[in-house]
Amino acid sequence: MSQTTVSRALNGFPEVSEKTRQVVLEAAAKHNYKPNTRARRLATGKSMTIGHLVCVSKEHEMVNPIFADFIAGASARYAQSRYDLLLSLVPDEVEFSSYKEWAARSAVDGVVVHAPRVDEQRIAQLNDLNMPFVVHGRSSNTFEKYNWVDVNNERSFFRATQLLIELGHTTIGLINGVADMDFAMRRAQGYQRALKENNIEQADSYVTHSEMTEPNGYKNALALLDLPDPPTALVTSSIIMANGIRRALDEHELKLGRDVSVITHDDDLSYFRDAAAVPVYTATRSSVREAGRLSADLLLKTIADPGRDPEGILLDAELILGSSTKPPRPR
Amino acid sequence: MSQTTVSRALNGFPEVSEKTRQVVLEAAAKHNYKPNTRARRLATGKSMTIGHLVCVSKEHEMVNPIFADFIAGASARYAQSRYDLLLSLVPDEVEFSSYKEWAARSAVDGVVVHAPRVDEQRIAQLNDLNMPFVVHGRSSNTFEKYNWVDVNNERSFFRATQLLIELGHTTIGLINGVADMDFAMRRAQGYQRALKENNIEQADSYVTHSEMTEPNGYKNALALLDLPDPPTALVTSSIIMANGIRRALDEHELKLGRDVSVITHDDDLSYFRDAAAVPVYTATRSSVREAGRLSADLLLKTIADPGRDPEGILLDAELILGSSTKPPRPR
DNA sequence: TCAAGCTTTCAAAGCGCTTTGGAAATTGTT
DNA sequence: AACAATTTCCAAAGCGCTTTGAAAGCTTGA
Repeated sequence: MSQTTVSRALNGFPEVSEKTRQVVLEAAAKHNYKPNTRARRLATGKSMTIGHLVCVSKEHEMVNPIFADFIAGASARYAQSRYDLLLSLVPDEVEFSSYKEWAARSAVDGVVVHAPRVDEQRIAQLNDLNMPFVVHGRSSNTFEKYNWVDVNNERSFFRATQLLIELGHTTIGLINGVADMDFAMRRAQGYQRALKENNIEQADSYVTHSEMTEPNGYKNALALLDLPDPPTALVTSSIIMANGIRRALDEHELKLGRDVSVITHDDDLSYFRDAAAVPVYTATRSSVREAGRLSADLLLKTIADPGRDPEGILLDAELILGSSTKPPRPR
Repeated sequence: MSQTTVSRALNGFPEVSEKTRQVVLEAAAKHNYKPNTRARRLATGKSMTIGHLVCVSKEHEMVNPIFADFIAGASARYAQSRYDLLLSLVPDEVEFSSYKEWAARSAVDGVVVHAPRVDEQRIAQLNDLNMPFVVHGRSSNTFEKYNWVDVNNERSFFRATQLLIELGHTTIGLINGVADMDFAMRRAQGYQRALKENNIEQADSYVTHSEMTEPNGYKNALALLDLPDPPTALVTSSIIMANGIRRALDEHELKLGRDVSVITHDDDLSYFRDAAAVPVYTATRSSVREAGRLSADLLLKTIADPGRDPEGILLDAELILGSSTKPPRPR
């Protein structure tokens, strides 16, 4: 039997009879034969690989903990279409040159952009390279067309803040992510809009920006609690920071919910899943794993049909009521 | 100029004069030329790729949160040697068939085995496949030779438990990972040995095994605190569970350290780095990122020299004194 | 000046697949 | 039975590199 026939039988071409195909498949199964990836990729001119470039902040060597769950979602989708996932964790300053290298040596068929900034250079650069990509998040200051999957950050933080105001809180802190991250900016906007619409004026000192680690949640919460007029409620961008906040409250002998209300964004991380009947935290919740799945899907569609118009998928975070929000205590 | 010369110039062969090499390098830089990965891999017969298979527990869709930091360490090392990292997150039941598939289609030059169990089939299977690999951790019930990088789990949990006993604790709980994980078993052994050497007898109910999530830390701590003779100290395998434990203490109006002492294993995760002058938790600390670096290093060495004898690298976790351990309160 | 001995360059043969274009086998039609 | 139409198969070319083996260019010594 010729190489051609085998190749066609395995790749599901119609030119081969069903009988022959069965024979081939059986023989392949018997000898555990799988076409050599390297040869196949050279012959087809496709890499069958999606690149994920995750940046490790130089300063704190921090790896964004949501990326594991995001990738878990994406990986499942890639597997379905027999794509491989190429992962690289790099210091942020070499981010773009890594994309360029991947493109030059044609190592990937498409890439996912993680953690876009308000001013995101990579979007225009990838468009220039003509590399299919999808952004997890958006970038406000760009006029480029691009694929993205994002949650409605502005609206969900508006709602969260609004909820606190309706409960009677008038001094509300925001413990946010790094300021030049697009998601952080949008969340801050939603928070500010709620304050404004309710005619609440607050000094800038009620807002902190930092990497979303537990120690930073703790530190920033302490800073806010030490203000002359401490907030009675906090909104935060990460359940990991929320844990730090709880530690700070603890140290001040304050009880979560009763003394200080907290609403957190909840990415539904697998190791922090707040699944109790009454969740610990009132939260704006949106599964980052689902976002991974959707991003992968969108990217594979774009690769399959390069003429496709870029698409944006906006997920709406649910506002989940938990036990961390109560009306403020009378003074 | 011929293809041969260019190839040799770029790959640093001595057969090409320094002058020619410079010309080639400049031209390559100018046109941003990089040899096509696919063609190169076919020609050389190497994949220049390391596979990481991370299993997602079917039951809870849990992704082990330490893997992000581990991979950050490994990725840096791969980049140095121009290797790519192929990542796949799969349900545990297909774990081995994924390795087999990678081998059959020669997609990778080596793999890293994450989260080995006490009875780990994959080690023998990979040896049979003749696939270079390194295990992050060890497997107690195997006589195979293999490369591994592990921390001294037994000893560090022995020391942790011993410390609590020396402080005066006599009722000590263990909130551990899933029982068939090798690391969990070794830690339990260290804990048991300390109890035994100090003639402390305790019912099995003082030990819990579960996936290391925050909610599980909370739940298991509650269960132990509700025992007729509740423990005055806890040892736990994960800083994420420690957060759940703190929440449980909080709910019982118990103060960490003062009322209940806690020692946790601390993988030095980037988003939970307990870097205060006096750390929050007394901990057995060992950087999982460093383990990633060392694993990558060992694997690349093995690939470069296939005749190499398998090696084991045993890291010693430091016992870091924090503020979560105090003598028990007099009743 | 010429042969011997190096250094530098190159043409051609793979690597293990997919794909093309055409030949052989089978089926259907008259 | 003969031919056309269709189905099934195959030989050969090519994917873009690396590597081999040999040729060309350059030095050196007699």
